[in-house]
Amino acid sequence: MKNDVVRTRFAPSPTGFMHIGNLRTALYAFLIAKSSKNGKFILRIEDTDQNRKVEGAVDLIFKTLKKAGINYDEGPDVGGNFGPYIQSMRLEKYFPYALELIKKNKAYYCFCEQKKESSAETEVVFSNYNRRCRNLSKEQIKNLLSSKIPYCIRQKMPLSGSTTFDDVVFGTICVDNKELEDQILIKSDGYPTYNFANVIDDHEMKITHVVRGSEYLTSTPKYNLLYEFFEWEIPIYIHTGLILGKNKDGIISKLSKRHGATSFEDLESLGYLPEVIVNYIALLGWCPGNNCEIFSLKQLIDVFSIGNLNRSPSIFDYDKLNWFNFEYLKNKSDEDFIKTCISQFKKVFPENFEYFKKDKKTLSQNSEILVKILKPRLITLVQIPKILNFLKFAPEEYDISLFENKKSKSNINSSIEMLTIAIDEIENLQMNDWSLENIKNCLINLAKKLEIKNGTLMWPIRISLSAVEVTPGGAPEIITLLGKDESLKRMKNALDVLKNKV
RNA sequence: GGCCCGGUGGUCAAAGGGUUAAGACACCGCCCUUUCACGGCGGUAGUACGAGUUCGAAUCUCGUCCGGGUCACCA
Repeated sequence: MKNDVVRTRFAPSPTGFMHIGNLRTALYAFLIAKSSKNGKFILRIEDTDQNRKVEGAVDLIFKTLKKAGINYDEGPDVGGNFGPYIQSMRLEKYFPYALELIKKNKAYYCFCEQKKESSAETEVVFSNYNRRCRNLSKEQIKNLLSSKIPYCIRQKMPLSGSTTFDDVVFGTICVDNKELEDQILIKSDGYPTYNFANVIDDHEMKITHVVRGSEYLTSTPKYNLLYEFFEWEIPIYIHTGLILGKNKDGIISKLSKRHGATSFEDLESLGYLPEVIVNYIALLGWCPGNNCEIFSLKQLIDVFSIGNLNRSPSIFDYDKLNWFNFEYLKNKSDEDFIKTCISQFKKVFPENFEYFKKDKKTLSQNSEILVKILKPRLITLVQIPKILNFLKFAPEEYDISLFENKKSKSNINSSIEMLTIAIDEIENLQMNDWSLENIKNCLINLAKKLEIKNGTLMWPIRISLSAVEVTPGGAPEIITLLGKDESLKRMKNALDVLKNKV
């Protein structure tokens, strides 16, 4: 084993969404493979539950992993030497193994009916805990088989003793065999259970490191027993702490819908960047040796080590995720920033809004302003329409009290005075002087000339343009973005309203 | 409830017998400032509890308490 190439796998079942706990497991498995020499990362689809088929779910898995940058060396859509990589396509492989176990007296046919839910009667009669099919005679089995009674195949657990296994993260774990149920290997529909197919496929695909969430810790002895029965080499187990969520009552449990978004897709639709999601979840249960927090996937491969994996469960924290998204957005080049936001901008600006100059590479003046006002405050992409909404619609009415502001020494009368002068000043600006710099200088010089605080002049202008207390950017930025006509229109309108009030 | 695992500030976490117990997010304050932010500086807050081992314990042992996971013909 030591000289072998590391082979890890991610084995999701196609549920129609990618739970971030699963995604993190995929990430860790990927990192373990990729941070080793020539390591291979494999994708295998575990779709042995016929009743839970979801249309398009497999494609979603491909798509999500691609977006996250978690590329696999072998998988359904990329091929490999150990295929097929979809369990429903390898059905014929499992049954012979089950028969082998029956021959070795490590498994048995079970003819009990499926346990019905909450029916006291069936509980008693058919509960598998009495293991009534465990010791049927050959004659009985033969008869039952020929009478076509549906059956499943169960693993025959030792009734005494204990099973011990080693986990890289959790250490040595020992469970009494009497705790282990005679779990089903082959269902009555002929499909293998996850518990069985998983072990078979991991062996056939030569998986060296099994990476999964710690919810599998208690069932690992059962898998270990299977490996022993087959006399196969047991893989290295790496169980990771769970991701938990905290709901409003403060109750903590496995991250689920009631905590808000739980899937990669949910998070993305909330405006979080794929690379942010990856970066954040990497740090939920794993820590680099140093104080760095921002990691690209490539950097993660470089610094990842199994030893820094954490046992204890961690709670998913939106505050921290927000910070990551903010940082990533802020650190983008201006051009990338605009490109990333463009689908949101389209909800605010008209079709012909120009984001780039004619060379299609250099940002337009308006884009430069958007970068300037959005970068320092944008947390998620979906905030954009709301933040920029005031640009789209001219104010229909004003809350007069907004013009009063102590800190900038602004009140109704000063606002009337300032707007009157400012309108005059802006009107005299030539259109070829229409740049943020010129407009800003114009206003600041005006304030200087009047011997007043910048705020006394800027405050009423900004309010007249937006009619809201808080805006991204100040008066000069908003004027530049709105253009001369629209700005003057809004300022004049506000001036009229104010005069009528006095 | 049985079994398994975990427990460092509100959250993520470093420290694996010796440090004033790092750092980040969040929160609070101050500065900057044309609003809100950004940025800069500073602050509040933690080893669940009790024994034991040791010159010395967040770190090792035991007990208690708390939290989570698991007990399907789901994966």
